[in-house]
Formats: sequence, structure tokens, C-alpha cells
Amino acid sequence: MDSSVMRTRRLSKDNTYFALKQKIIDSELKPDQVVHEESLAALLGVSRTPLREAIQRLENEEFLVRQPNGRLRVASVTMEEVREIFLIRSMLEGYIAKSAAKNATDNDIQNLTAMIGNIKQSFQSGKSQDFVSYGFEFHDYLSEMSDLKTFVKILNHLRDHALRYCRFVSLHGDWNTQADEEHNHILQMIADRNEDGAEKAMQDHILSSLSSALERIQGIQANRED
Amino acid sequence: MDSSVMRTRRLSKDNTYFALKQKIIDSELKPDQVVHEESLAALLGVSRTPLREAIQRLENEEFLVRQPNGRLRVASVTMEEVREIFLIRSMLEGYIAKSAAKNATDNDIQNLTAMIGNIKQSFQSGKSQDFVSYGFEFHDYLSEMSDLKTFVKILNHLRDHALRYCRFVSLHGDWNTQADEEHNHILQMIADRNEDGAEKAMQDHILSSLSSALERIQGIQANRED
DNA sequence: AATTGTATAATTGTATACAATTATTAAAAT
DNA sequence: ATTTTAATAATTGTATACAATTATACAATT
Repeated sequence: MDSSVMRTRRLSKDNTYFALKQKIIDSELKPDQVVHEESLAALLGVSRTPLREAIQRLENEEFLVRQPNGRLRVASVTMEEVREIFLIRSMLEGYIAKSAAKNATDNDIQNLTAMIGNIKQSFQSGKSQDFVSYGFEFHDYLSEMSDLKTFVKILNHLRDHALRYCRFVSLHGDWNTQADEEHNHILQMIADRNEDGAEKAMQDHILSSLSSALERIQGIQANRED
Repeated sequence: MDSSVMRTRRLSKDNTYFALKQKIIDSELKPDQVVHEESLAALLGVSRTPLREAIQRLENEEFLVRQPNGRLRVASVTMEEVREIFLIRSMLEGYIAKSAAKNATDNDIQNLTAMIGNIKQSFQSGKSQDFVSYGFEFHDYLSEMSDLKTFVKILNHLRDHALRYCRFVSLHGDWNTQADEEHNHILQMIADRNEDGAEKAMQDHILSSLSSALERIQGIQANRED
């Protein structure tokens, strides 16, 4: 045996899956864009076999859609889908916050407090473009606390979509300070072990980010009227 | 052109995906069973390429899991996972029932009433082994009414898992008459256009089937103590 | 000019061959 | 007897070749 750290082998199909998904999330591959296997394979430096296996997974997650003629295109971004994704997230993350409030230890409260401080600091110090990822740290910690493994798995899928929408509409700025306030409120509820309060606070937090996203999308679509 | 009905071509990978998923749902491939690509390919009469693409999708849906050594096995059935799946379903289907109540036309009410009648009749006439599928018709109709496409897509994934659990514990009998009552109650709420009532009724309905499922699982696991 | 038909090219779907990894077996060493 | 080692077999991962399908270009027809 070589080591106690059994590092899982890095497979080409998995790398391809993550790389491709990231390009979609970052809008490097744009909504509705038609993509071809050969060029994707060249772009990612793999043969078609692992690429196609990655594509199957991304089709299953609806980042890619197969047209009736067999051609592949990047999934659209529609207001209705954004609305539903965020609605579902509000329900699932709400319940996670409730469970987190139930399970919270004093140590958890300390860690969460520190985390929020870091987020605020990194925002104020200017390098805030990745605030969404920072915010996800907070949510991830609550997920751990909740111990709801299946909730979290499904939520991660949804959040990848949500992240794509946020990137798409370049969500940032004042929404960030609002999110900070909302995080603080959630934390307060959890510190009080107020389960229903935490659930409600989280639901409101997600629905508030939904409103911001929808406003931006409407703005973008209004600008498209040339 | 040959016809106005543009029937999408039947691909081997898609057939394989559905066939394999069905075998898992029906416990023809049992929980925790290790499966090999070569034998699956032989069983399904395809080569490894379309089989592997089907496997990618089923891994993504967590019907199959890849072990650290690369071997494939059928996902376990755990009480905790069943609990979470049904909990999530109660939230999503609850909201669907709420939206259905909002959108309901008189024609919808008639159709739903007829549907419930059919379910009850087919149950009383003995051929009730497929009652779960019949019940899904009712739920599917509500999904259509709700017009929440993303909710429905996610729900279908979850319901395949739920169906597997129901098959696994051979859920039937008295739960069936109870489900009938609950369906009637949901329908009543929708007919009254009572949105919150419909949501609550659906949530209770799903959580009640969860209780039945969990009881059965506990029973099975108790019997395993030899 | 618009439409149809046909040949060609481009693209996706499947099978197979081979490479890389993991499991199994049995012999050798302690 | 137990452990180690090496050789073999079994299995998964990847690349490539070819088949089936779809798109494109262009001539022929109306």
C-alpha cells in the first residue's frame, strides 16, 4: 500500500463533466448555443467517449438538452424556470435551516459568526466578485449541521443552476449588503434555537435573491428590444 | 414527409436507460447488489457503449453508485433516505396541489372525480397490485394543472425513487383504502378552490404514505434478526 | 424565382479494440 | 500457518472505426 490517504483516481470523464458544467455555469457556453461533440472534445482535450458520458450526466441535470434532430444545445434561461428553482430552494433550504437550528451547538454558532464576518470583510475590501461562492459557504455549513444528506444532494444540483442564473445576470452590488443582513438574521434565529424562525428567515432570504434575479432578467430582456 | 406525427427515434441508450431503471425499481436488481457491465450488456442485449451512457444517467440519479474501486452497485434503501425523499415530495407536491387549486377549471374537477372512481373500482375488483401506478395518474393530472414544469421534472425523479421503495416493501392493502380517502379529500379542497387546504391535504397524504412505508421497512428489518 | 431531388458532407450512435486498473490465484518466503 | 510476491484473470476506462442519421450544397425541374 502506498499511503493512508486513498485519493480517488481522477477520471477523464469526471474531469470533463466538471469542466463542461463550469463552462455552462460561467456562460462561456451560452444559453441556447448549439454545441458539437467534436469541437467540445477538441476544446477539452479528450476523445468523444468520456465526453459523451459527461454529456449524459449534464443532460440528466438539464444543463444540456437534446433537440429532436439529435443536436445538442445549452439549456435556456427562462424566468419561469428561475422562479421555480428558487421556490424549491426556499422550501428545501428553509427546512435545512430549521433542522440546523434544532441541532446547533455553541461551537456551530461561533463558526457561523466568524464566517459571516469574513464574507462581509471580503466584500468591503473590494474583492467581492465571488460573493456568491462565499455566501454558499454559509449555506454549506448549515447543510452539514442539518444532517439531511438527500436534501443536500438535491439542493446542490439546484444550486448549480441558481449559480448559473446569478452569473448570467451578473448579480452583485447592493444585493450583497442585503444578503449580509439576511444571513445575520438567519444566524440570530439559529442562535436562539428558534426553528420556525430560522426556516422562515431562510425562505425569505432565498425569495429575496429570487426577486433580485428576476428584476435583472427583466432589465436584460427589456434592453434586448432593439 | 411521412406523417404529421414526428415520432422521435428510439435509441438504444435510451431504451437501455429505461429498462435498467425499471429493473432497479422492481428490485430485479436488488439494493446493494454489485453489477458488472459485461453481464448487464448481455442481459439487455446491447454493447457496452450505450449501456455505459445509461449508467451515467442512473448514477446521476443515484439509482447506481460507483464504489471507490470503480465497481458499480445498486443503491441501498435506507430509512433516512426514504424519509427525506418523502418529505421533499410532500413539500413539492403540496405546492403543486396549491397551484392546481388556483388553476382548476370545472372540467378538471370532473376529470379528477372520474379518475378517483376508476382507481377505487379497479381496487375493489381485485386487480389492485398496480394501485401505486393508478394513484400516480391522479398526481400527474394535478401536475399538469399546476403548470410548474420544473417542479414536475424534479418530482418525477423523486417519484421513481419513491416507487422503488413502495415496491421494495410491497406496500398495499389497507393503505390503499386510506389513500382513496385522502385523494377524495384533496379533490374536495381543489373543488372548493381552497389553495392552502389543498396544499395541506396533499402534504398529509404523502406523509401518511411515508408512515406506512417506514412501518413496513421496520417490520422487514425486525424480521431480519435471525 | 421557387421547389424538388440527389449527392456530399457533417454529425451523432454504436461496436469493438486496446489500455489501465483492480481482483484473484497460487507459489514462495517467513 | 501466515504473509508476501508474482502472475493471471477480470473489470473498468478510453480511443477509434464504422454505421446511421441529419444537414448542406447544388443541379434539375416546374
